[in-house]
Amino acid sequence: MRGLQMRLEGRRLVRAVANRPDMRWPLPVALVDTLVGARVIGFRRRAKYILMRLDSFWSVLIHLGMSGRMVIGPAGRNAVTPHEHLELETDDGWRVGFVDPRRFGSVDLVETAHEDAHRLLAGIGPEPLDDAFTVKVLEAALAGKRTPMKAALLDQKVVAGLGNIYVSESLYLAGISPLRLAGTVPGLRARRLVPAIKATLTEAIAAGGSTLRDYVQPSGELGYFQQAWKVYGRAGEPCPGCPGEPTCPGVRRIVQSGRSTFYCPRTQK
DNA sequence: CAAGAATCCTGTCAGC
DNA sequence: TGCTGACAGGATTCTT
Repeated sequence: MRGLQMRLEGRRLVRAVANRPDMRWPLPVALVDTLVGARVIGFRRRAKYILMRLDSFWSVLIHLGMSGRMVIGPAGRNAVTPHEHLELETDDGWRVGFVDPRRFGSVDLVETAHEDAHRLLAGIGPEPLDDAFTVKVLEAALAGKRTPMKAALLDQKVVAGLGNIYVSESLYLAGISPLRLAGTVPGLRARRLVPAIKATLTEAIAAGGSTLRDYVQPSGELGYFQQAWKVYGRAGEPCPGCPGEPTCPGVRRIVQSGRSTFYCPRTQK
């Protein structure tokens, strides 16, 4: 969102082209007409959605799905991939493309005054970096739940914006087993989990932000935060919390509701 | 009602 | 080199 913001905020859109309407949900018929001629007046993020506000009382709601990315470059160049489903061009000569090979992403229009009433945003849980996301709030959301913690944190109604990677990372940092039933977490563990989630996301955003600051590479390489992963994708490696610990079994990979989970069986209970 | 499975789609990578 | 199958950062919808 910040990458888009610095290129688009304050600019007028002089061109918009929808190359493929069949995303996760069909692009709204009025999308191109709404975009062309509009000025971008601001950005907001909610959960994993980007909201781009126009001066016409409309906001553009963007979700990147699993494979989506925004590419930014000088205007006049052709699409860099056949998967650039939406193209925008600014009045100061920049071009922004929405690239999404798997097309799990989506773009929709919503009235700015009623953004949070959009069906995709209604019912989503608290923003993890808000002060309103407290131990008390998390405990209330987990109370009585019989799902494993992995599934509970992936549930956007419990807390907004955690994906598969950050769930593993947050649980590792908090010393909580991904297998533990959510209803048993309130108490000591919830008190550790809230700061663990905040720290994980803050660090990831800082790492991502550092490459977005000079973005432009249309390759869209994201390589940044991977360096900082403690357990995700590290099956078999000794986990960072157990240096020299002879009983450390190393990071283990399991599958929970069809998704990979990585954790340390020794430190996460 | 809640929880797990199936589903959408394409690219990449390991193994043969 | 080329083929096949497994798997991938998400989230809704269907089934149990």
